[in-house]
Amino acid sequence: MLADRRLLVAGLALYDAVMNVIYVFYVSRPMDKFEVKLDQAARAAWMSYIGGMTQDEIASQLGVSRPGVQRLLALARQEGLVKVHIDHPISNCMALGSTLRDYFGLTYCEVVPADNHAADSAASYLAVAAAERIAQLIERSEPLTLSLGTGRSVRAAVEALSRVERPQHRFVSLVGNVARDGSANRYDAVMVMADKTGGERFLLPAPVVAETLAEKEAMLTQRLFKAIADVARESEAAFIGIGRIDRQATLFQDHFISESELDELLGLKAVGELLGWPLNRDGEVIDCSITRRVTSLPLERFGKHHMVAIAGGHEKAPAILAALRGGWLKGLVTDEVAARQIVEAL
Amino acid sequence: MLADRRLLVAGLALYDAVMNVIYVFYVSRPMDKFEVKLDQAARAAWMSYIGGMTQDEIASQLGVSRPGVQRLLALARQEGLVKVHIDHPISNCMALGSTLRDYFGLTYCEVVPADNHAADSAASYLAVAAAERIAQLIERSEPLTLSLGTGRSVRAAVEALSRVERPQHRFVSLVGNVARDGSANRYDAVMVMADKTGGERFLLPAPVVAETLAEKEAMLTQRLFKAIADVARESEAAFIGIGRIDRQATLFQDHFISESELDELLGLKAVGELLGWPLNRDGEVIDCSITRRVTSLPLERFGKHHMVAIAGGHEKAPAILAALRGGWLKGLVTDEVAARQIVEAL
DNA sequence: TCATCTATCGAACAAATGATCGTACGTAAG
DNA sequence: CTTACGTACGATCATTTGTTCGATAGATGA
Repeated sequence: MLADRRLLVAGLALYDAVMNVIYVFYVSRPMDKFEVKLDQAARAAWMSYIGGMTQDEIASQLGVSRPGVQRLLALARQEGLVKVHIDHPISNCMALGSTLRDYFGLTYCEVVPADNHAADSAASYLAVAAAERIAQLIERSEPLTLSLGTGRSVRAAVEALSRVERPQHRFVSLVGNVARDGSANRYDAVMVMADKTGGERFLLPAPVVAETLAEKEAMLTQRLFKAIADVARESEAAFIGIGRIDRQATLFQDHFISESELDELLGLKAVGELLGWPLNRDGEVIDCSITRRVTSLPLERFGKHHMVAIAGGHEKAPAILAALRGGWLKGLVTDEVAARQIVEAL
Repeated sequence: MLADRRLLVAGLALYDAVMNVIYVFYVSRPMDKFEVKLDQAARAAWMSYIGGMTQDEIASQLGVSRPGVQRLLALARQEGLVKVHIDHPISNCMALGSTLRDYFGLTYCEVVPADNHAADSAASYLAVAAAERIAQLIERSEPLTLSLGTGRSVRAAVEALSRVERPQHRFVSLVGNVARDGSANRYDAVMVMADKTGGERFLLPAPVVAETLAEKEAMLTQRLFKAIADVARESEAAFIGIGRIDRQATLFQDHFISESELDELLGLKAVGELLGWPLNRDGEVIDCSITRRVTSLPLERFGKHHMVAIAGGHEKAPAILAALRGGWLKGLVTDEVAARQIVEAL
């Protein structure tokens, strides 16, 4: 034990002069070569990352060339000697976001931190985050055509936007804003948006789900309807909500579909809805009597568009997952709760 | 004179209260802006350090300019959001550390690598290492009482800590923070600590060394002083510096003792100082006219505490050795230079 | 309400980092 | 002993990062 220590101290004394005789070490104990390197690497990493020294300083300190330090640092990283941790709640969100982005091939995915205590504040985060994204688009002065879906999230996002004078932009709704009873939704997201920017507004004068097939046909052939659909087709990006399919579904609560229709969808294993198109858990549009009467633009149309969904919350997770699986989305703004649930389900 | 001091103490208490109010005010509302910034900073840091993105990519992602990202990253580092850990036992330091630990029966001893040329960067290593240790303690949510000494090392360690909301903790200074001339040290380590955590602060309203024995007696019997001393006694751990006794001694440089007093200590073979208590080379507290006027809590009191010293550097080695020999310490964070010198002196 | 002041932002520049390539040295086979 | 191969090193260049300075917008106070 004591001899051991003596040896160690002697070794330490030697260490400073070691640079030029390293190979002596490794001739006598070849296995130590890599060890010594790793040791050096750790030292270099320490100086660089914690000490904040430049590679030149480290080089002169360690007695190697600057590229040598470069290689040591690369080695240290490659060997996983350097552990970086971001000490902030956002860190989790970022990790979740990039997982989702990579897995589903999204252009971007933003995950906002969810407050477990106050569910409403989480919704507000979502809105602000989405609003920022939208703001980036409408900020520019060249004319822009933007599509908007329905739903509380989209509404909230649009409301979180600040006023900017952009009369050259056009905003078009992808979903009919007429309820069964014929009443129009005065405060559609498109309305708010156009009010805030002074841009043009295009509303789909139709119910989400027509009463009959014939009614739908009549809608689709209307000149006005076609004109608006054309505008929608020109839009560069679309911000839409994702709906659940259950008793609390917006589609049902707002009387766009009847109770029996809801039951029919549930029977067909619908878990979510995009612009009124019901999706099964794999994200495929369910073909049924209801689907055939949906007046929204077909999802396939949006392949080339930048379709961004805004949705969050525990209960929405299955619906979001379905939409992702279907590959309909290019972007997603969600919250930590939903993101975590989705990642765990993968 | 005495009245003067009273006034001062009262003033200090008031000052403290005011600072607390200001702090709370600052935290509750206008901090929102700062919070958002930190969020952004954390995002940027994540993308940069974990995501491996370039600053240009991050800039376009976050919608700010590249220099903006630069500032965010700087903020993240400054606020301690970015924790870098080198996951490799650097053999030298490990060896030195375990030697010291075994020899002096310490609970732990951490030796950070130091470079002989740039002494200031060594101080930074020390700070980070010590900060990690402190962080482990304050991390927990049960109320904690922590003592802090003075000195640059302790200050730096506390500053290297990241912000954590821990209003339930209490921080108390073991050394008076009033200089001879009556001026109070506004940025005591305890202050910084409390600012970072939102915890309670307890400052010893006294000079380290009283002018006269009578003055010391007056201090010790003050209600406020006794109250704070009681809190200190309840603390579970103490992080303190180790002072040298020579022309460069902090105690002398900061006018806590006069030149003649310094000479007296040198004549009595003092080599170091712990909380103001001078030690000879065997670590025994030197009994002299000065010692009798020291207002800090007696070292014997800390027998059961977890007393950890933070000190490094060539010149501090004799003082550290003395403190170790005296058996006052349970833990030590030092640097390679000092550790090697101590090991060689054994 | 206006003037001034300060904090913030982005353009441009300087420094540092990461990557590529040619060279030289050591090793092993012919 | 020579030659061919592989490895590691360091000069050089492109890219990325950090800093400085002037401009701008919002805040503050008269």
